[in-house]
Amino acid sequence: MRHNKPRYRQLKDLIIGRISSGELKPGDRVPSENELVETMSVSRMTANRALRELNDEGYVERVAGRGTFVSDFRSRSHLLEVHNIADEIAQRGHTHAGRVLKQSRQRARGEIARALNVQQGTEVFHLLLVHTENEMPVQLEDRHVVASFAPRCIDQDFESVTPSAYLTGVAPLQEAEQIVRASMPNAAVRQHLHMAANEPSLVVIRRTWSRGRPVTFARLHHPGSRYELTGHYTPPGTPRSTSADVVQLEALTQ
Amino acid sequence: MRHNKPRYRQLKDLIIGRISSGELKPGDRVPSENELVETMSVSRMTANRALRELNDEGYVERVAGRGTFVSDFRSRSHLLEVHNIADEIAQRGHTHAGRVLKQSRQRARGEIARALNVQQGTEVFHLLLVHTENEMPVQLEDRHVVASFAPRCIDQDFESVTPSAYLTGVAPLQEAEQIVRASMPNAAVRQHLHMAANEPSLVVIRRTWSRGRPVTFARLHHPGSRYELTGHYTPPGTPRSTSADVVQLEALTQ
DNA sequence: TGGTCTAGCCTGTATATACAACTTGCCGGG
DNA sequence: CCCGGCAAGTTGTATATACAGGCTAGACCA
Repeated sequence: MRHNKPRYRQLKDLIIGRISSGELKPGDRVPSENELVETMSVSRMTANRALRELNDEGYVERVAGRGTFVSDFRSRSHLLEVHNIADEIAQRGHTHAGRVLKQSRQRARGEIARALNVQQGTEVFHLLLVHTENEMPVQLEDRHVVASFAPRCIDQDFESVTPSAYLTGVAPLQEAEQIVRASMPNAAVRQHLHMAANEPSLVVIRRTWSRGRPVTFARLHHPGSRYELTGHYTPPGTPRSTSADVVQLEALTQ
Repeated sequence: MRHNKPRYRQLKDLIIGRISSGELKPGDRVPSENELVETMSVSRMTANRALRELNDEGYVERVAGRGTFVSDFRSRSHLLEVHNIADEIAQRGHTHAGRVLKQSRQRARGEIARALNVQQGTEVFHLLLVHTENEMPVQLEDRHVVASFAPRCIDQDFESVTPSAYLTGVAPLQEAEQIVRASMPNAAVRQHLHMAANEPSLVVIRRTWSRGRPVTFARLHHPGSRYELTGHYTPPGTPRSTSADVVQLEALTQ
């Protein structure tokens, strides 16, 4: 008799399911180890393993003495390496602003329908906005969102809450795909981003999934001279180098 | 008496230490749970937790019935999101070739010394090579390596083994930093990569650390029209979408 | 009323024990 | 000589138990 899945795995899947379905929202309390012992008929060590691994994977946060709580999407998104530009700018101590150029309801056609894996003609929202850092444009966000995931998208004020932040609130991210390219911008992009004549743009194309289906498809254009992607990786449990070593390089001019 | 660290943590650090120091090499057998029980005076569950977490973190691989073995650097580097261009090309079923343009011994100056965090005048190797995919150049690799980490670097044949693969063999990666930019290439870069007049390049600047010290500093130039970075993330334990969904986007023309 | 302190819950860790399933090598029977 | 099968070692999982330490609400005392 094969056990399809070990019990700690079943517990994890159960809780991930409740989070994905929206039954458990960020900040909500997850059943404690002892509650799982009683309701699920497992030993405490098994419940502990399930919750501990969910913690390691970023789904929940645990506080000794208080309990286990569903993670804020904010803190989970770093796992997805999907950064919210507003946070990124704020972290540098600069001021972010977003200006909405377009916010309309459309029917998906051609490449948009294919990218979002929906039927031609399915309702989607189209957003176009410019993000500025200290008044200087740094990103042109051209985004399509499947309407059924975010019915209120058309009323939303995206100048105060970025689309990225809004979306992580309404649809828990489960999967992300990202493509990075260097290309010459067309005239419209160049103008929106105040780019010089011969300046290339760094384009990030991103799709995210929730509940197994694509939610949004975004093209993020950045001026090559004012924006770069940075990543730093340390394996868990390794003493990391001093931050001075890291910062140093950022001043290099290439 | 405060326990500085829990025992499973001490075990993990002990084994990570043996791997970092080179005492345990890829493929070597790590002490089994029962051996750790006897030599380290811990219970089997504690040894199990240590080895299981090392497995989750990619340090070792475990096979029921056989034992626990140090991971190949190859399989660990995906954790670092550091890709070897030769593998990347091979995975697409194309043929890779590398041509060495320069392979010399130098003394580190200015920005190179700063990036590698060494004294001015420290001995480094300078490598310059072009990587081609099906005879078409796709990457110009401009790399500096701290000589003390790779004394034989000057004799190495980098047309058969890429510098990246060679380095992961001699110095276990512990940390990586990456910056991605779009910029206009200078004449030399443009010529080496057979780029069109107005074509931007995608530049990846990468530093890696081993044993707490920077090992190498590389600038990787790619033609914007023939190269892009892709990333796909699925949280552990989530059923991932069909690969068809993923591949689809790669054909988009933007 | 206000401050203190404890009981009760929570997570974090550690141990001893048990059984299942997998792998390998060895031994013995054909 | 070959092959089957068993024994020993390994990982994977599950349980019961124990103690330490963090947190909070409510009881209790001044």
